[in-house]
Amino acid sequence: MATRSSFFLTTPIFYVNDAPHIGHAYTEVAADVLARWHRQAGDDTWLLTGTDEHGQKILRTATANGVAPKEWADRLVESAWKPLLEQIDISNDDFIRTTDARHEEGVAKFLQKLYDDGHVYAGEFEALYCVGCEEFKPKSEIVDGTGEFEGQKVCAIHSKPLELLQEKNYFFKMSAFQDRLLALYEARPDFVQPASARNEVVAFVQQGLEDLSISRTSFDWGIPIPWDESHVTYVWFDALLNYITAVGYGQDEAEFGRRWPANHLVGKDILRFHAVIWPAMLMAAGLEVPEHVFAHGWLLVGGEKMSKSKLTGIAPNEITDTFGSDAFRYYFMRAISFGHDGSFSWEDLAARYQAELANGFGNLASRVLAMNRKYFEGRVPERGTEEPADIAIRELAAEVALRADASIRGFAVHEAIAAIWELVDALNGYITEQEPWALAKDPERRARLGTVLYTATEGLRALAELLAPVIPRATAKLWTALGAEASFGALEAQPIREAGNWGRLLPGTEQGPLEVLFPRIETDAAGEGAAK
RNA sequence: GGGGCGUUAGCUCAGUCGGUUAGAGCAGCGGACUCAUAAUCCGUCGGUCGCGGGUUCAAGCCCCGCACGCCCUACCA
Repeated sequence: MATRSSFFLTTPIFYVNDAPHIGHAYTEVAADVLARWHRQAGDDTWLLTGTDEHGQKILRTATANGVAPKEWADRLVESAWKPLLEQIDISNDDFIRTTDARHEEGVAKFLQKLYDDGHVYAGEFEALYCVGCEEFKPKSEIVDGTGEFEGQKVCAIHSKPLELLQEKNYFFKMSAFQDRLLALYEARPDFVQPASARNEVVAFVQQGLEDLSISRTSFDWGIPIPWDESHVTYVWFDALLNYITAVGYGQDEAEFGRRWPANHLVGKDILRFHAVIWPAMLMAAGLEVPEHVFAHGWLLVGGEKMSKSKLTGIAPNEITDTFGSDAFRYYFMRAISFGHDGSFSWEDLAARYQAELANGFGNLASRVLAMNRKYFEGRVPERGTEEPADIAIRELAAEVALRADASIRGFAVHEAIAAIWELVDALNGYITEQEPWALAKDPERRARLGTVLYTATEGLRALAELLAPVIPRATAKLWTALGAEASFGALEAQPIREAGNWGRLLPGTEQGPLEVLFPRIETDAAGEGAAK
């Protein structure tokens, strides 16, 4: 039997009708960095993402565009969502669509089980309905009327009075799980992370849970309720189930047992669905609850939540076209404390690109390889006796590798990168202090020159391995240039938890040319972006 | 109304269990160096830790109150 530990990570599935923006990309990148790290560490990793395609809104836009909803979804998946993943180098292992047969069958099985076990009952759903919107309105879109509608409740969009209507719905007895949920949060304090998110969830559940309406009859674009096909499944109930239908629920028990339970990465706006409703659903079905639910923060632009309507919405390609996908990935993972809201600005992006990627890491690779070329005919230098400065670098590499791994296990991506960057900075300082260019002028200090450059080159090797999950393109180029590809094979196959082990590069190995990893970008490029 | 989170240097943020002169990066200023992407390295300037009380030998951290900001208060995916 395999003893590798399983790491199953999910992102929310995209609602196909949305336009991709950097908020979607941010979640995907975070998930991808975590997944790549675990995969490179040898964990049995599975990264799942996909699309949510049912619901009235999609039916409407499809109809408005004169096509069937499935065809509409097909188009959006191919033209918008899969390209987004490619644009930022997401290494997902699967892509599930809620219109996949495996999903629809799994949802039907799950519903039937809950129904058979008595967790679902038929009831009356009563709510305020807007004729203009042709739908029941959530509280957030109901306001007090003014003028002629004084004293009445009106629709926030149409400002017309709402009607109190009733509809037969099936309900999930979520209220029955209140105590078990509270016990879960109590027993596993890190079930919901970070702690601020956990507090919100606990407070919410303590207020008391109501049962959840899980079916609709007013439209038919959804998964039919198995025992009553005049109803379709409520979209959220449908969507959440993707996390198990994608890994064999009800179809492939071996695969399901291997993957489940998952770690869920979500935006804090959809935390409740994942930390309350979803675990309750799983409990009802007799399945294990997720391992962790981690809520990340929002991207703030000018101090406000990014939004299309305020013209602060940014498409990922606006950034990747200028700075590249590695820079996109690095910037959002490094600059934002994962789990908190974070400020985005073009100025900060451009500054960090230049200072950290170009001048810090890129230039480090460039100067070390240039000296190997100049002083050692483009080969890995011969290593001599170590001096304290060399030992300090070796020990730092081992230490940051350890710390970075611990941070990643705790979802602290920013912390992991900060730790690794200590090695980047230390290597730049080390080279300046050791002055290999001065050693090169004295034939008697040839052995020392070799040790210094070997140490610096090994440092690059460790950095390539440690940064591969974050900036896969640049590190792949570096890996090849180091001559490591020829010796050890693909970078992604290097065990990341051993990246700090010293002395792997073999002296004499031929190295290759290295193109500039992060070319300098004219400062007005950032200004141009900001003006868009 | 009830609840959560936040407020630390010009900017973006760390700050663990209360424990020495509150830290980093960027920006600014001064210097060193030349292997490198005019890059790197060193030094330096910079803070009433939102405000007011309290507990304590000791508070950025704990308690109370206040101000400001963001968020949650169930079916928008």
